[in-house]
Amino acid sequence: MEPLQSLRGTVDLLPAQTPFWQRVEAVAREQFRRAGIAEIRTPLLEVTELFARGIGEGTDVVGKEMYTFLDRGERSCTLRPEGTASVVRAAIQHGLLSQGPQRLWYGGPMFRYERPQAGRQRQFHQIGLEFLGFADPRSDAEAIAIAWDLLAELGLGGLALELNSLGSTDDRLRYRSELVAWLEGHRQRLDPDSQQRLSTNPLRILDSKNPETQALLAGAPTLAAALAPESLERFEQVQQALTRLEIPYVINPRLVRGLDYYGHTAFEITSSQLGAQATVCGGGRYDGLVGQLGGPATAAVGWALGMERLVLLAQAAVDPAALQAAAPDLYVISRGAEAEALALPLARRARALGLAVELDLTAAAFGKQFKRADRCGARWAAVIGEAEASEAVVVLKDLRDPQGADLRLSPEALLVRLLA
RNA sequence: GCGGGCGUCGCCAAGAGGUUAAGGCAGUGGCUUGUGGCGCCACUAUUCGGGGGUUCGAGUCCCCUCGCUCGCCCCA
Repeated sequence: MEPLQSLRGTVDLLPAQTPFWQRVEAVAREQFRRAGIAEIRTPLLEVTELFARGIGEGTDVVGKEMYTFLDRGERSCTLRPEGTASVVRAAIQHGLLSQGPQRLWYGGPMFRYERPQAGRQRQFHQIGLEFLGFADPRSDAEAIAIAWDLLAELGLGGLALELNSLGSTDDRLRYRSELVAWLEGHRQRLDPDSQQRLSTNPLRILDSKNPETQALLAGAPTLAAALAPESLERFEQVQQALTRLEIPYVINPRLVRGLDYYGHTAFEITSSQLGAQATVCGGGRYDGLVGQLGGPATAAVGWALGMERLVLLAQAAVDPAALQAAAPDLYVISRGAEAEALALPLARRARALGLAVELDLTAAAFGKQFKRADRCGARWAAVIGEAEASEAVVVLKDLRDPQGADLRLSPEALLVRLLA
């Protein structure tokens, strides 16, 4: 029979990797706790319409990357490709917004049918933050600061914050027609992808990687010039707040988000160490989304971090020795029926007292069991053989001190000693 | 969806048309059924991702296919 394999673009995280994930998750949780941000957990599966309406029909994510299928009740369902739409849906559905502004975070798997690549999987994981009901420019800065500090706490270097303003909906519509009109006049100089996007998502042409397209864009009308004075003023305030927070940033006038719901502030945090998929964190303001999904008009800002990319960086930055699964305190060696019968409850009692205990279940020769005790890095070995079993005692051996004398103790005395 | 690279044991890895496919790590058993970290011995790929072809002969050459990987696209 052919061995079964995990689906393309999905990966198993083996015991050697999970400590890095746990570290990243622990740091994130702590940052959120300090900032008074509550966790929300939403289903992985949603009605397809949520994403079609929330993210935008014209986006690549919705157009060609979703895992969509009909369930047994003929409903069109989709494995979530991102988290924001679900969080907003849940907030509306449960009336969270009528209880005042919400600071929420979420984490978990997302699904996008794409060609796997460094830092990109079909099932990937994000940690995200959503501030619902916050319009002040300081909320943009605070959201960014939380992401920035989280990354700093992980000890990651080589990060850069890029910032832009997409302006209001009106600004964008106005700019969009200006840009399209201008580009139509130079259509033949555009790369094929960009020609395509001229009709589907023209703003995305701005961050095309094609050098000739970029050269052409140097003469094109800019988004910044199309912003209304109020939009510019708002962008200025966000920048001032970041400056006060001493968070370095660079303005990238070509930075555009791929999801339709973003407006005004858009940002990315990128790493120079990640290859082509350099964005570790991306986000921005989405004041229109809640209303678009049927909720009350609500200002909002948020971001998402890519866990795979973060872990890639964390693995390079964190000392693996510090993350090794803790070695057991006690390794229990036993041989012979009576001894084995004593060893089993001894291990459990020690665990109940908070000790990390590994019980050797092999019934192998003492030499083998000792070898394993040593290998696993345990501090102590408890040895029960036939002689000990008949006297109901246990030999306690300090594995770090080969010369030290072994102690013969009752199980109770042994536990007391280990806890001392 | 489109390009490039790669595919030999659980992991790393020799092998460049010619008898039985090195080695290291890990694993298992033994030397040693009562004491470990060292050492020694043994075992662990009828087979080189899969299929077809060329050849007297293929892991080594060709074709197809699958998988992995990097990039484009897209995004976190």
